[in-house]
Amino acid sequence: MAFQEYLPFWDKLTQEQKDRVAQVIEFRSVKKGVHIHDSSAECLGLVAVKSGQLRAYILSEDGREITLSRLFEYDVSLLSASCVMPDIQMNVMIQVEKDSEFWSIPACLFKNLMDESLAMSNYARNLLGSNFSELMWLMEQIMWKSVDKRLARFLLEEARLEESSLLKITHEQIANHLGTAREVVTRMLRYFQNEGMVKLTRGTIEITDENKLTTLSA
Amino acid sequence: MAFQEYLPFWDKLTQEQKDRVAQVIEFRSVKKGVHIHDSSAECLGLVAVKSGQLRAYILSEDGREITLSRLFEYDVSLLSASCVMPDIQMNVMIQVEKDSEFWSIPACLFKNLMDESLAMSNYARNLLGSNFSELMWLMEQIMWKSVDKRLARFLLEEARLEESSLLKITHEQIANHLGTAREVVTRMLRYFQNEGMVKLTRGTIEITDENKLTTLSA
DNA sequence: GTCCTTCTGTGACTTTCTCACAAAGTATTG
DNA sequence: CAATACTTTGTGAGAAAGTCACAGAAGGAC
Repeated sequence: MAFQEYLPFWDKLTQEQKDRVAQVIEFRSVKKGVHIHDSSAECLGLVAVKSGQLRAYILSEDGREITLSRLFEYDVSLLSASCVMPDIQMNVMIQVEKDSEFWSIPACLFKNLMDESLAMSNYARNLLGSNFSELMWLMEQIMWKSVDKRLARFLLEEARLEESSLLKITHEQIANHLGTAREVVTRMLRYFQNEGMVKLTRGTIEITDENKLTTLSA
Repeated sequence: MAFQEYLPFWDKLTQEQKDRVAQVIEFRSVKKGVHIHDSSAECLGLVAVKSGQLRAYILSEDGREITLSRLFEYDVSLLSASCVMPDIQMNVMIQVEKDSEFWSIPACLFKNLMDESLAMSNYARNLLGSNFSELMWLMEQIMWKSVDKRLARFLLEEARLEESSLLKITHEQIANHLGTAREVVTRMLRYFQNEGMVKLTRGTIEITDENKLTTLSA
């Protein structure tokens, strides 16, 4: 699949615009675990995922994390395009969760193009809108949901993604997704296990009672 | 001032488009304290403030609030345009903090126009981007800053807005801005007072040591 | 004044976070 | 294989923040 397939506005661009995109678009193939720092210097801009799995997150000064969104095959995101956002400089980071291939269009070029092309501007607007909605949803989760509910939901979601009830993930990784402390995750998982909802071993969590977990997560 | 002054893309619209906007744009004059529920039925869409002060916030099921952003003269916002956002329906509410006058363009029309006009689409994109940045900033505050720092910052900001170190505001209102509990605000203000940073009376807070408060807020 | 409402104060308890450190499991290395 | 290093998990103690229940204080209405 070529990158054009990932950019629905492609057909609406002029030849000259297509050339410009083709010239700067960058294809990257990155191994699991790599952290791509979205410094203002090397701003990823628009990211379109060809394969694999990425994670956008923010980092506090003292090293705590929270996942903003996760990107899968065919996903396109502007989260890493802080340049597109006015004023405030956000430090959104991208981590590669599974070996991934993706394209990126530097924010500066992307911005220029958007100012010219209606199709592209509309596309970007929708993308931004959807990123915005997701952030809002996350905000509501953080504000109004207790951590045990969020943890239960995360486990279920993770099982859905992996298509397996046996999750290979550490407590620390979960804590970083949820923006909480590792100890909190450990204690809650221990409680979940006592209640028969999961079975824990080092580095894995097996969901043994999906229904009970679902009930708890509501 | 007419509404055209608030919409920088106005000159770029066709006469037909201008007519459509003029036909549906709504001017409202609302007294302090009114809550405008942004139900999907009566969606405000784009809001442009002519005078006064508004507040966008979200509400939890059990009645807790947190302020997402505050709107002043000349501010334009898409926060209340949940229709513009795909998928998820957010319940952003708007409260009138001071007697206000504003225009609103229903989201549905606005959306149609954006799909046609590059200038408008770009404008909306920038607006969304800026709303996004602000939300991100708030998120970081909530996640990584302790409540006492956020409270101190809020008091200073409020004093700046009111151009006075004597604030007329209740603990409950502050709690609703910050998304915390009233008791927490009360206890912290009490501590601030013991430290000589503020002087409290029923319904008012006087900032007596701005520097100390600034230091604390950092 | 008395009544009523709103606002503030406080104690007791729960949840979540922080810090410090121990123990168990896995990998590495000679 | 044994010794060592590192990662992951477990746990106690205490702080920060949120919840619940209720009391008292301040101010307006009559």
